[in-house]
Amino acid sequence: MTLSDVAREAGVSLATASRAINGSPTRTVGPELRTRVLAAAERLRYSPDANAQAMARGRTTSVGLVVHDIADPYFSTIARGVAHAAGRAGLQVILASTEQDPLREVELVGLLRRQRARAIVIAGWRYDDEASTSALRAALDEYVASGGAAAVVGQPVPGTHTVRVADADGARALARAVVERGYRDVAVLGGPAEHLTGRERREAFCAELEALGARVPAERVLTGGPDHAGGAEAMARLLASGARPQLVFAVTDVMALGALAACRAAGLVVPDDLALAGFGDITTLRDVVPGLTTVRIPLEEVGAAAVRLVLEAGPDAAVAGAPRVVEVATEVVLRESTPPRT
Amino acid sequence: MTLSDVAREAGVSLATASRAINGSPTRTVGPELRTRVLAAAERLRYSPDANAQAMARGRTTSVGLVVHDIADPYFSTIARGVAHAAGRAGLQVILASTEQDPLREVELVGLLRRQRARAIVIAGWRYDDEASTSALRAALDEYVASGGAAAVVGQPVPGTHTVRVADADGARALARAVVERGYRDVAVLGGPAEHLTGRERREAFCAELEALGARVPAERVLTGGPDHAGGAEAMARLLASGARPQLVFAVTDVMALGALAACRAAGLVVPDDLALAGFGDITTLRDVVPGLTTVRIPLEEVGAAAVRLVLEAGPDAAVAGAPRVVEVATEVVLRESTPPRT
DNA sequence: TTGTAGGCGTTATCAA
DNA sequence: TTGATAACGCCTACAA
Repeated sequence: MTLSDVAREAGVSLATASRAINGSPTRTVGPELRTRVLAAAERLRYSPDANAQAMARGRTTSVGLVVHDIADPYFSTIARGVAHAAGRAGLQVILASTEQDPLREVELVGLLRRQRARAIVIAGWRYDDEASTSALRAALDEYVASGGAAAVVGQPVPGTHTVRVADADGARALARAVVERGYRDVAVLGGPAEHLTGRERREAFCAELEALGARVPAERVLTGGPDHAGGAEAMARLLASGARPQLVFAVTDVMALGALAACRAAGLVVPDDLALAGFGDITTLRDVVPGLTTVRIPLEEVGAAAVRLVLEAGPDAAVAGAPRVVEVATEVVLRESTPPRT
Repeated sequence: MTLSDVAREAGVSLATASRAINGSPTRTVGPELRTRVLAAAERLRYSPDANAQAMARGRTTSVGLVVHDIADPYFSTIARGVAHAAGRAGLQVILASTEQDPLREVELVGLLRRQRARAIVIAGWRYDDEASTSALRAALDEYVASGGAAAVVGQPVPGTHTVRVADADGARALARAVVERGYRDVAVLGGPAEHLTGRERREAFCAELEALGARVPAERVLTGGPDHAGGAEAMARLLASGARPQLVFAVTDVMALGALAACRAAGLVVPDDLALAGFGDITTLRDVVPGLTTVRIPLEEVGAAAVRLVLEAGPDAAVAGAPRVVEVATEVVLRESTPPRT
C-alpha cells in the first residue's frame, strides 16, 4: 500500500493525499477531501514509508548512539536518557555497539553516516591513542561535513560538541572526602593506561590527595581493564604484592565491584580490612553491600543532554570552530565502604 | 556527494559506478573502471545513502528491538545479544523503549513498520490484558502482512515466532531445589496480577511446591510492580503483615533485589532470618551478597536467538499459521541466599 | 563489460 | 484549494 494507492482509492491526486496525511507546511487540504483520504488510508492500512520520506525531505528521523557495551549499566543508563530524549523529539535511536573495540567506533560512525542519521552520540570511553583518535576525528569530520551533528560524552574530542562530565572535580572532591574521613594510605585502580576518563579521574584524585599531604606512591597505582574483570584482576595483583592500603579507589564503579569481589575472594572484609570507592554511581550500587562510596554522575541526564545538545547546536556550530560544551556536575556519595577512621 | 557525482568524476555511467561500489549479483565491472570509480569515490568522500539503497532494493537493513526499559539489566543483556547477532548479520538495531507502558508497544511496532524494519524483536513483558494484547497482535499482523518478520521473547503471542524461555520448568526445578534444601513455609512475590511471565513462574513454582507437600497459602502470594520498587514494596507488605516465611521467591531478580533491600530496611538478615530466591540471573547478581539463588536464563543467547529466528524464519512461516518456537532452557543456580536448612 | 532508462514512495515546486 | 510533475539517490532489467 503506497500513497498512490490511497490517492486512487480516495479519488484524489497524489499531492493531495500526501498533504492530507503527512501535512504540509504551506498547503492545506479541504475538510471533505481530507476525511476521504484519511478514510482510504485507514481502509488500506496504509503506513507511510519513512525511508521514502527521508529521501524526499532530505533528512531522516534517527539519531545514532555508539556505546562500548549496552549491557554495562553505565552505558545502558546513558542509553535510557538518550532513548527518552530522542523519543520526545520524535526520533528513532539506532544502537551501535563497539563491543569494546575503540577501532570499531570509526566503522560505526561511517555506518551511521550511511544511514544518514541526523545526529550521533558517542558514549564510549576515549583512549589516548593517536591512531584511533585521529581516525575517529576524521570520521566525525566527514560526518559533520555531510550535514550531521555529533556529540561526545565524557572526554572531549576536538571539534565536536561535548557533554563534559566533571570527572576531575568529582575525583578531587572524593579525595578531600576520604582524607577528611581519615584515610592517608591509598591505592588506585586506574583502568588501562590510555583510558582517558580513568586517567583524568586518577590524576585529579592523586593530585588532590597530594595537596592534602597524602601521597599515592607510583607502585600503588595499578592498571587494568575498565571492566569488572579488570578491577578484580588489578585488586588481586595489589593484594598479591602484599600491599594493604587503607583505601582503594577504582576509577569506575564496575571496576570497584570487581575489586570488591577480589577482596572477598582473598578473605578481606570491606570496609574493615580495606575501604573502597568507585566512580559513577551506577544503578547496580543500590543492591551492593556494603554501600559503595562513589562519585555520582547523573547518567540518564547525561544521555538526554547529549541529545539536546546535538539537536540544538546542529553541525554548523562545531564546524565553525566553536563546538559547544555542556558541563555536568558530579557529586560525592559517601557510603559504608569508606567509614570514618578513628 | 551522490553516486552520480562519483560516476561523473570517474567518467563512467551511473550503473557502472553502482556496480563497482556496491557490487551486483549478476554484472561485474572491468578492473580498470573499477579502480577508477573507487578512486573517485574516495576522493569525493562518497558515502552511499542507505535510505536510497533501501528504497531501490525494496528492503532495509535494520531490525527493531522493543524493550520496556533499556536500563534494566534483564533487557539490556538481551539487547546485547540482539545487537551482537544483528551486527554479525550486517544489520542495524533500532532501539525502541516503551518506558514501561504496554500500550506503547503498539505504537512502537507501528513506528518500526514505518521504518520498514526487516524484523522486530519484542522483549517486553506480556500482560494478560485483552485490550493491549489484541492491539499488539493486530499491529504485528499488519507488520507481518506488510512483509516484516516478528519474534517475541518470553510469553508467546499467538501467530508470532517466539523465543520461549523455559520459565515454568525453571520455576518447578527451583521449587524442588528449595524443598530439597528443607524449605516448607514459602511466600511468593508475584509481580502484577496480569504479568504473564510472572504468573507462569509463580503458578509453576506453587504447583510443584504443592506436589511436594509444601503449600503456599493464598495470602502468602503478593503482587507488586515487576521492578525493584515493586519487589521492595511487596516484601514490606509481607513483613508488615507479620508473616515470617522461611523463604520468599520473587519472580524476577530485580524484584528479589528490591525485596532484599526491604529486608535490610526491616532489620532482617538474609538468609539467617529469611531465605530468598529470584529468577533470571541478571549480571547484577555477581555483586550481590549474599549470593542470590535464582534460575538462570541465558539472556544474551535469548536475544541472539530471537534475531536468528526472525531472520531465518521470515514472515511467511508465521503467516502460514506455523510460527516457529525456539525453546531456551533454564537452570537453577543455588547460592547463599537459600542455604540448606538443618 | 558498459550504458540507458525506468522505478522505488514521498515531498515540493509550480500552475491552474 | 487542488493537481501535474520534477526531484531525492540508488538499483536493475534491458539494450548495446
